[in-house]
This record gives sequence, structure tokens and C-alpha cells, in this order.
Amino acid sequence: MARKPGNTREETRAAILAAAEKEFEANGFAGASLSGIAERAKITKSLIHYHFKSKEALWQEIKESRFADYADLQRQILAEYDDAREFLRQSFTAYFTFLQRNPSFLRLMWWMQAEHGRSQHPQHDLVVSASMRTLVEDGIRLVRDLQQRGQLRGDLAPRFMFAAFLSLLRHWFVARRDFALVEGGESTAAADQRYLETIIAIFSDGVLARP
Amino acid sequence: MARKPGNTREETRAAILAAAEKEFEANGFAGASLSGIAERAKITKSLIHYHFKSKEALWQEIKESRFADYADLQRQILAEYDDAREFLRQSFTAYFTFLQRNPSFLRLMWWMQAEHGRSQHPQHDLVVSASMRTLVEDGIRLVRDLQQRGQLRGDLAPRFMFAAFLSLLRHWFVARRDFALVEGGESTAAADQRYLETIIAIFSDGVLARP
DNA sequence: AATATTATTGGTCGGTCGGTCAATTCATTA
DNA sequence: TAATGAATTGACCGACCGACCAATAATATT
Repeated sequence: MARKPGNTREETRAAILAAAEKEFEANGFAGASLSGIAERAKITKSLIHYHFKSKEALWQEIKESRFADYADLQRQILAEYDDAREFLRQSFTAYFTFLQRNPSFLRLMWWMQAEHGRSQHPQHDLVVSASMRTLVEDGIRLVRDLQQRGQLRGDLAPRFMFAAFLSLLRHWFVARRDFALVEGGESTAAADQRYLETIIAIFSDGVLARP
Repeated sequence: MARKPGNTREETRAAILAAAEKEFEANGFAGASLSGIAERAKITKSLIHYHFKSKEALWQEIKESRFADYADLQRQILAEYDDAREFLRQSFTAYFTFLQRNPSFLRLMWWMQAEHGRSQHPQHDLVVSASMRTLVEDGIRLVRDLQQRGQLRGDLAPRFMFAAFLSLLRHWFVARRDFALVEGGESTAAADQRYLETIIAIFSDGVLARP
């Protein structure tokens, strides 16, 4: 009946992808609806199927594009420094800032973890698994290097040290809501910053009082 | 047309609740279906509505019953010890063991966080919020006490220290899948134990090499 | 034994889901 | 300007969703 003028193929595709990302971020894969995506993108449901094969293919394309951002992050973290303490600070800050600036990435990851393994097209999880594997492998290798150079304590397994690193960073952005419930007054940004300083201090030096 | 003999009211209710917990755990609230629950419980869909007002009410009842377990856990964590190092070990171990033994609780929490704030009946979130608030408040108070008694370093804000504590514990059980992808061979139980020892060590003493 | 109450069923409702298709409109080109 | 191809639409499909209801079978009460 009608055709919106001026939009190129890529513009429309991008609009659909942006709308879909919001919808998936808000509702997860199961909860998201093509109607909702169409509404956000101000086009009709049919057009989504013209540009993308299926809902699952759309979800897959979003996941892949989001994981591409990880490459830059890894390069930042893996950059080298002379001083181990300063290295830790830089790594924590880089990862933390990334999560802080990409809340939609974090929410998509959250949904992906929850829905992991439930896909009817298992090959779709391969890209995600490959990305995670690379991140974990690189992180473990890095910790091992630092141990061998005598900058990190050598009595702990590298992979569990790196797991602790990731936990401290990733979990905050979902837990902070619970902490905002008590003793309000502090802005989110301020709380973020103070949490970051705290985990750097704990990770570097521990929490026990020194005599 | 027919009625299954022998089942008391409570038995049927319990069967539905158990089936629903599995279904919600696997698919989240949006992804779960009453048909799936009925199938698991080996009854019909209609019977669910006879015993429970709605899908949402069923979900709510499961959440509440699961959060009741938290009370015992808190009492364990809040038990007192003379030595701070031993106290940390006991607290980490108690919380860790709880999550280890209640995987369905963890998965339900995961879905709840993802779907939080999206309920059409906001009052349903109140119980969850209240539980989380109590846990966080008690934890913060405990850290503050230990600081004042000189057992924990006093230069870090209690709430962020406690947030770090929770992050190290909760995040592992969702991240460990990614770590299982690399250097296999270690059983899940063994990896769990080694991770626990690692975070206790890190939290207590930090990761920097001591000269 | 007759009656009332409770537990359970099959069937059905309106609504939404993801997906398909033919028709239509715009942009390009001949 | 006419023809062609790509982009977009509305209408529609079968499947499933949560919910409801009348009928019925099992149990409890009298």
C-alpha cells in the first residue's frame, strides 16, 4: 500500500537492529515479540521478515555484533605495564568502564546466560562460546605471565584468580540495585566509582587489618 | 471427566509447585508455559487454575518459598567468631555451600534479576525487595562491627566490601561454564572447591606478591 | 443410601505469537 | 514515459498462550 521514501536498505536494517536490541534487552529472547520490535522501529512486522530470516536469526546477528566490541576491550586489558599494582588498576578500570558504558551489552549477556543451552539451533551459541573462550584463555595466560614474573602471588591457580576478577566486575551492575535500597543519597555514578576503588583495593591487598 | 484417586489437596498443590519450579527455572517467567507445568506434574492445565489464581500468583508463591531459605543462611553467616580470618572462611563457605546445594534457587534469582521491574503487578516484587534489603543491611552492619573491632581494614566503605563479598560468591556459578570450556579435566566439584579457596585467599590477603 | 462438597477433567474463549503471501508503492533504469 | 525491480504493506495462517466454565468423578457428610 505504501512505501516510506528515502530509506536505504542499510538504514532500514539498522533501524530494525536497533529496535530489536532494545526489545531483546528489555524482555530477553523468549519475552521479546516481533510486534514490539516493529513498533519500536516504526515499521511493520512483515518487513522484519523481509530483511531477516527469522526472530532467531535477528537475535543471533545482534549477539554477534555486540561481541565484536569485546575485541577492543581485551586489547585494553592485555596491555602491559611495569608495575603490577598499576596494571591491576588499569585492567579493572578498563573492564569496569566498558560495562558502565554498555549497559545494554550487560543486559544481553544476562539474558544469554539465562537462556544458554536452550536454543533450538545450537550452532547459534558457537560464536558466543568462542568469544567467551578466547576471553577466558587470554585472561588466564596473562595471570600466569604475571605470576612467573613474580608480580602476582604464585600459590593460586591463574584461572580462579581470573574468575574472581571477572566476578568482581560483572556482578556489581546487577547487584547495585539491591544496594541502592539502603542508605540512599549517593548517586549511581558516585557509587560505581567507590565500588571500583574498593574492589581494586581488596583485590590488591585483601581486607584483613594489618597489625 | 475423571478424578485421580488418593491425592490429597496438599499433595497436588505440592506436585504443581514442584513442577512449576522446574519449568520456571528452565524457562523463566515469560518462557514458562502452564501447559509445560501441567505436563511435568502429570495433570491438566485447568487444575493449575483451580489451585492457584494465575500464572503470576504461582510464580510469586515459588519466589516467596525460595526466599524463606535465606533466613537460615543469614543466621549462619552472622554467627560470630573471635578470629577474623576464620570468620571470613566460615562466611564464605556457608554462603558458597548454600548456592552450591541450591542451584535452582540461583537460577530463579537469575531470572528474577533479568525480569525485575517488568511485572504487571508491582506489589509482587515487594517480598523479593524486602528480602534483599534485609540481607544487604545485615551484611553491611556486620562488616562495620568487624571494622570497629579492628579486625577488618577501616579505610573501605562497609557496603562496597559486602558487595564484593556477594559478587565473588554469586557470580561463580554462572561463570564457571565459561571456565569449563578451557583446560578441562577438572570435575565441577573440584573446581568449585578450588575457586572457593582462591577467593577466600584473595579476599583475605590480596593478590600482590609480597616482597 | 442420599446428598453435598471437593477435586479434576475436556472443551473453548479471545488474544498473541512467529511466519507467509499477494498486492502495492517507490526508486531506478531503459 | 514506460517498464522493471526492490522495498513495504495489510491480510491472513496455524499454533500456542493464559484463562474460564460446565460437566463429572471421587470423597465427605448426613
